[in-house]
Amino acid sequence: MQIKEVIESSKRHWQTALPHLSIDCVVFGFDQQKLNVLLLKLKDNANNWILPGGYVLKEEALDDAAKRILKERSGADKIFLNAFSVFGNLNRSEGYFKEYDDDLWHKQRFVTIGYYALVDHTSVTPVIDPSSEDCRWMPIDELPEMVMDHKNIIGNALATLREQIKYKPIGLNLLPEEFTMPELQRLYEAILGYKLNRGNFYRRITRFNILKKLDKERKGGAHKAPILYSFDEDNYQKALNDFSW
Amino acid sequence: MQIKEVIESSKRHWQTALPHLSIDCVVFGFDQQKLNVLLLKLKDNANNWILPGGYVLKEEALDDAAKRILKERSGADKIFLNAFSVFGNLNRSEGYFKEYDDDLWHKQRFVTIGYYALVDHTSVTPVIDPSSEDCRWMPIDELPEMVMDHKNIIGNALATLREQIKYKPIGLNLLPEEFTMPELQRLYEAILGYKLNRGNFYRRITRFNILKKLDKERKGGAHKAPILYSFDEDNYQKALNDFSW
DNA sequence: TCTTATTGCTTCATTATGAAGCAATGATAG
DNA sequence: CTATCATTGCTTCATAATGAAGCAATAAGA
Repeated sequence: MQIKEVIESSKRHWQTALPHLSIDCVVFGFDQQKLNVLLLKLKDNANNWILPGGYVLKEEALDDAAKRILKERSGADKIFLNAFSVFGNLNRSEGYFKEYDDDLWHKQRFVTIGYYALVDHTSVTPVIDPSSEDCRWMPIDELPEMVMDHKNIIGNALATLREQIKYKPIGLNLLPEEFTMPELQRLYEAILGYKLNRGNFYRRITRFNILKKLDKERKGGAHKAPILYSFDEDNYQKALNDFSW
Repeated sequence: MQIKEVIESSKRHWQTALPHLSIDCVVFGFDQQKLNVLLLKLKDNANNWILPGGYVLKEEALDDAAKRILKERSGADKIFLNAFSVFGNLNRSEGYFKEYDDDLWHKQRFVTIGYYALVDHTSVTPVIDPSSEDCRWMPIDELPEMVMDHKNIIGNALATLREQIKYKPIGLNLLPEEFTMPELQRLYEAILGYKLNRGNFYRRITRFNILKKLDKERKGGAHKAPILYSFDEDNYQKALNDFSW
């Protein structure tokens, strides 16, 4: 079974994009509970999910390509994007298009640039494009079956994020404008995959000096109202660039 | 002036390699004093130096390509290699081949994968291949004029190395089998670009537990003979993989 | 044999971290 | 309208890591 849309897009790609090079985006979002990634399911691809991805136009910078791809999928515009690795093994896509002719674009040997993106989960609306059947957030600890090495790419992105979080602040792009200390802690725990001591987290984050305490609280919860914070973006950037030994 | 060799190699590359994709290697070596990179000068390229680089064969994994390229240049075989970034801006090579026809391989738009390599300076003999005029070690703080964005690539590689060194051991690939504590410290200082306190360095490295103290000293120096060490490779690997918050 | 620079390793003060706890608070149940 | 409860803000205490400095040992050269 050869799907007409796939063949059509193949023709388009050969004319407009750099061959053998693709981009896959691991989009992280946080929903107060868990760390999620944005996944989609192609119409022709049984039960397997894929990362949002695409190709690099012949006259397009890599970062621009990644931004474009993400905007198409998520509608989101101002997104924190970072190329974290390259996946260049052979036969990455072997088997997935075996019913098609050899000159099918998607059947070529591809080197994929892995980007990860950090987005505020609440400001993204997953977009289901014509060739997709579904597009949604999936928690990183319950990933579905995925195509090719996409699960590995996610694992790699997560590992990168976990390294970052050790010595750099995180959250600016993952949390809404205003948030509470427990929310920030839950984000850290979701990324790291384990619980942190509350008092020590409070002390450490406070000393980082990246938070502005707002003069209001989040009322309506079941218990004591937590104080709202926002990031001090100047100090946040400074902390991103600092390092010490 | 169009150089025949360049045109010949262009034809070869179109047949054998993935178009639009190249690899550049930042090879770091340490010579007891300074951190160096391996650079070469092409015959046709005036006074500009370049990073050793090459192309990815159509049926070749990325890491294999990088290994092959490095082996050709340095003769070295067992080398620590790591892809650290991708450089995909437009017009990276603009101007360098402007006298050639547009179908010249080297004139295409290239996305470059940046690898950095750590080698024992003493075990590498720079190889001057037919298209090169020179190939040598250059100290990172006195780099010559370089082609395209190659200086930026080196800066990027160095930044990556400096991040690594903060929380992971380094030296296994940069130092000879046996070395002294002051030598290791000088390596750290060369990478970081500033001096470290001697006693604290000693204490920290010792606590890392990655060194085996050998039962001999380096005699012949001008002063007290320093003890020789080698790396405990098991613990070294463990330290590479560990992390904590 | 005395001087010198260097090395191995320790000491002391300061700071960061892990573990635990106390008082305040806001919603809810009685 | 008060008692209960989980949660929060923030602190305390013990322990570990770090920065700065110093002391004794030592190999080479004067």
